[in-house]
Amino acid sequence: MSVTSSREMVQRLSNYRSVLCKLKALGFVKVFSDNLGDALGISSSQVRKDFSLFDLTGNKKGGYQVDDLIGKLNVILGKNTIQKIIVVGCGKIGTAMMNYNGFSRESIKVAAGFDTDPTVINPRGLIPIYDLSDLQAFIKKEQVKIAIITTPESGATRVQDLLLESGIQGILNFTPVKLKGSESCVVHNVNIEQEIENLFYFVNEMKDGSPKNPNSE
Amino acid sequence: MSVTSSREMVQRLSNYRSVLCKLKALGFVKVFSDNLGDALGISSSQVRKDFSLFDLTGNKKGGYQVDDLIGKLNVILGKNTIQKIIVVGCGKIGTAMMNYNGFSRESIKVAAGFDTDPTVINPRGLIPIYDLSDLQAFIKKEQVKIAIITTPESGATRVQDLLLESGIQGILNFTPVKLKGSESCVVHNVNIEQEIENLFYFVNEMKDGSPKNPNSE
DNA sequence: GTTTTTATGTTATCAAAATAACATAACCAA
DNA sequence: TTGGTTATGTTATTTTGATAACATAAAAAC
Repeated sequence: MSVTSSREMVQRLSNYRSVLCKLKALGFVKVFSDNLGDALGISSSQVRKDFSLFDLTGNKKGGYQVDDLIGKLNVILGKNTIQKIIVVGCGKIGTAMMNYNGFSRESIKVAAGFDTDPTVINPRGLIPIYDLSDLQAFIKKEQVKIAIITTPESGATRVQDLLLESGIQGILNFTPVKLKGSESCVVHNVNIEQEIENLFYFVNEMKDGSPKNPNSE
Repeated sequence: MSVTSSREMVQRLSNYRSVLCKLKALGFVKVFSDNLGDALGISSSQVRKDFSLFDLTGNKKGGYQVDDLIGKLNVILGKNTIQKIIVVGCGKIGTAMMNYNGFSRESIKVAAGFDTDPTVINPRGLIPIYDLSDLQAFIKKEQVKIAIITTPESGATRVQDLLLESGIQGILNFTPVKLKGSESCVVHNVNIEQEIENLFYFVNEMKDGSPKNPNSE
């Protein structure tokens, strides 16, 4: 069961699930590794290999049962329980995260926001916003495991320290500071400036004549 | 000159530049591949290999000149000119992107926003917001190359079609729809729900006893 | 009931990316 | 000037991940 899985692998699992849900909505009952490979732009071997690693079995001729796959993927990805998160830093991006519509459908719930600015603090809001000094107590009381950091750059490392002390196990970091993960905490850095920079590089490279296309994720 | 460079490679180039700028601020004049490797959590061989591919040369003993490296990386990454972008979809996340402070420092400028909702359209704003019907004319007139998509899920593919028709060459997509790149247009998908899902997977995996840590980007 | 077809599950092969190893040139010390 | 040291730049090795190949079992056809 305990599979050593890379980031890319888990992303593929998410993608499989996403495609399967769409197929289910279309009335599909079974699906073949060929179909899924085409949908994700990968080989059917890869699909079968991924599935076999996670004991997602099919039928020697009839392919895979859509419903069955979705169910098993839900368990693997933890989608059968509400995934509670907090947002630290309630500026523009932080607020957008707190009110992001896409979360509810994926059973992700923002339990609270945190900030240092007294004017944005509002413990009685639909999603309460507390002072940063309440962060650690909240995490421990509510047993929060995942946090989004959307503070200004200057606050990022301090907030990470606070989060690690309180036992947070996963961080999604939207600040341009590259935070390092550890044994006890996984970190995903989303650096928006860098994404743009990266795109400009490839655009300029195209212009130079060598339209070498990178994988789009 | 025409190097076939992967996404990861360009990200490393960005990271080198970022660290080098910080070192420069600290007064560093020269730097060794060892230092940079440590800072990015990679081997020094990797650093030297990356540099050699882009003709970033050092001195057989004295390491690399910080100023020189930054200058050359700026050219490679196109940071010596203003990088003009547009934002399509001016909801919460889109608005946050338009007003994102981090862009100016990286010489990225949001030229305009676009939306279908008449109540948010404001062609006289500091950053003008136009109706979606003006999108294609604007791109052609202003020769915009890069766009950020922050529409609701339902609008994503339609907007992509519009963008491709007008000759956009790079897209940063924040909708949960996985957009596909092409020969003429590079796409980077940032799927927030999926990032959270991914983190929960690793957190749950840790709990199961195998704290296999993935690379944090 | 036998044969043929087809898609899985696994093994083998291939490709790419990262690390390690090393030969070389610059610097320093005596 | 000579010998030792050190960090680069390139080549070799290793590791990792993806694809391809194939043997197997189930369904369909006859």
